[in-house]
Amino acid sequence: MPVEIEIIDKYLPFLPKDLRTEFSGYADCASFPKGTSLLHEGQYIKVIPVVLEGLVRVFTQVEDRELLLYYIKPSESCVMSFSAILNNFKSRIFANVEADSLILLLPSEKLLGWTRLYPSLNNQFFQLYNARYTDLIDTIQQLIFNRLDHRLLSYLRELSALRGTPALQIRHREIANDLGTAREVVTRTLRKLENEGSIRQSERGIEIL
Amino acid sequence: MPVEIEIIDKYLPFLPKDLRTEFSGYADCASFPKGTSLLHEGQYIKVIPVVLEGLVRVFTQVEDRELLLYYIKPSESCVMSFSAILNNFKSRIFANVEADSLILLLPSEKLLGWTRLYPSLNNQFFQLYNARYTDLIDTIQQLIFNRLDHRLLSYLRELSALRGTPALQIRHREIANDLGTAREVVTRTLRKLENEGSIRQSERGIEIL
DNA sequence: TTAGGCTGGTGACTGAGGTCACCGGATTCG
DNA sequence: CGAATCCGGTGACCTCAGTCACCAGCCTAA
Repeated sequence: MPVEIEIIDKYLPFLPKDLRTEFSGYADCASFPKGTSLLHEGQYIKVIPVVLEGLVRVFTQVEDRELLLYYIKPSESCVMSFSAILNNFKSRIFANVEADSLILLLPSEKLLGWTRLYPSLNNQFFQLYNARYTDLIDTIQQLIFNRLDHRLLSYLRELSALRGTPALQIRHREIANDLGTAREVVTRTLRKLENEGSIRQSERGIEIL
Repeated sequence: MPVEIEIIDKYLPFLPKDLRTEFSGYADCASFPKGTSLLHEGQYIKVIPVVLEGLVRVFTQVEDRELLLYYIKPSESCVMSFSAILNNFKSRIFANVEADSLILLLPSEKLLGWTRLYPSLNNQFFQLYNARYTDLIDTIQQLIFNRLDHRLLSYLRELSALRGTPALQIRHREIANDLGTAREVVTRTLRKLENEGSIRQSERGIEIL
């Protein structure tokens, strides 16, 4: 039995008891350090990851520019992996471990059967698709609305909420990567936001006001 | 029995026979002329549309600018409606009938039960989410890649395939709307594409070369 | 017949943001 | 210790595309 049932019970208590038992029989569980690549474009998928602890960053890449799409938070899975097993599609996106993470790995060949047998699991995946779908529409709306300063501000807000800290320690370089823009532009826009009184930059990091 | 079983058999033959019978007992079927609004932002949803014939245009709007997200083609449904019944969400997008359409209307309170009973229906919706999801990522990639000429060209290609005609009769105004830009910009970019030899504009319409 | 709408077409201007080159300060590594 | 990095910061420049103003051709309804 590769995974202790206690771990599954602890992190996924909302799943039916017998499904958790199934998980513990067939799933695998592993720790990944920050920076690990979980999913790269064009990859065929054999396991479906479920984040138990930590954070996974999902992004897309075109030429050498990246764009953060969303995060996978604890107890969530990756819909792109799921969709990849549905029709043996190659992935079009990337996923990296953002903070050291504990991740449950479900064998893809079992998962489809489980969604049939356990409506609540099935529902989880629908809800997840749903959430991602609206995330993407959000991103799209921000991209047409353009205004980098707005995008940057809501990016900072989300990150601050996610990390649970008001003062963000983060490189301009990294922000630029997430927003798909250049480092200098981020520096300039941050200064602009600071002049407008939306944020404050100090040695403690970036604070949202 | 509101819908003739023959209609359902004709358009949705890939569904199990008994599900088709269920549909004919509870669903409704109606024709909508071009331009009808099927879904507007903030609406609560009571029926799930399935396009049988015609075409539905799904778009988002921010302030007074629109952006085409994708089309709903025959035998497809609207994932946003589906997701709306999942958690009683208000819709964030719009759907308009693009060409006169025959549409099946499934009562949302029956649909969830059907997805439980009929795995193939369940699968249809997953596939659909999937397709839309990749559509959106596609759109996002095009938006970062920016280059309006590329976006315009692939827009024209898709539309040409969809209408099954090489010469597109379409107003610059309409293209601008779909791409979320201004009419003059479309005119200019079309001219640029023509100069580059990618398209030809004649009285017959826009032809892709 | 004429006025008012729509169509495409164009030039001039502007602004956001991407790019380049470079700087000084801090940190790290050999 | 000195060299190499990495960081934020800045100015100059350029390009794309959004905006404005205006024009001419066409069709239609009064």
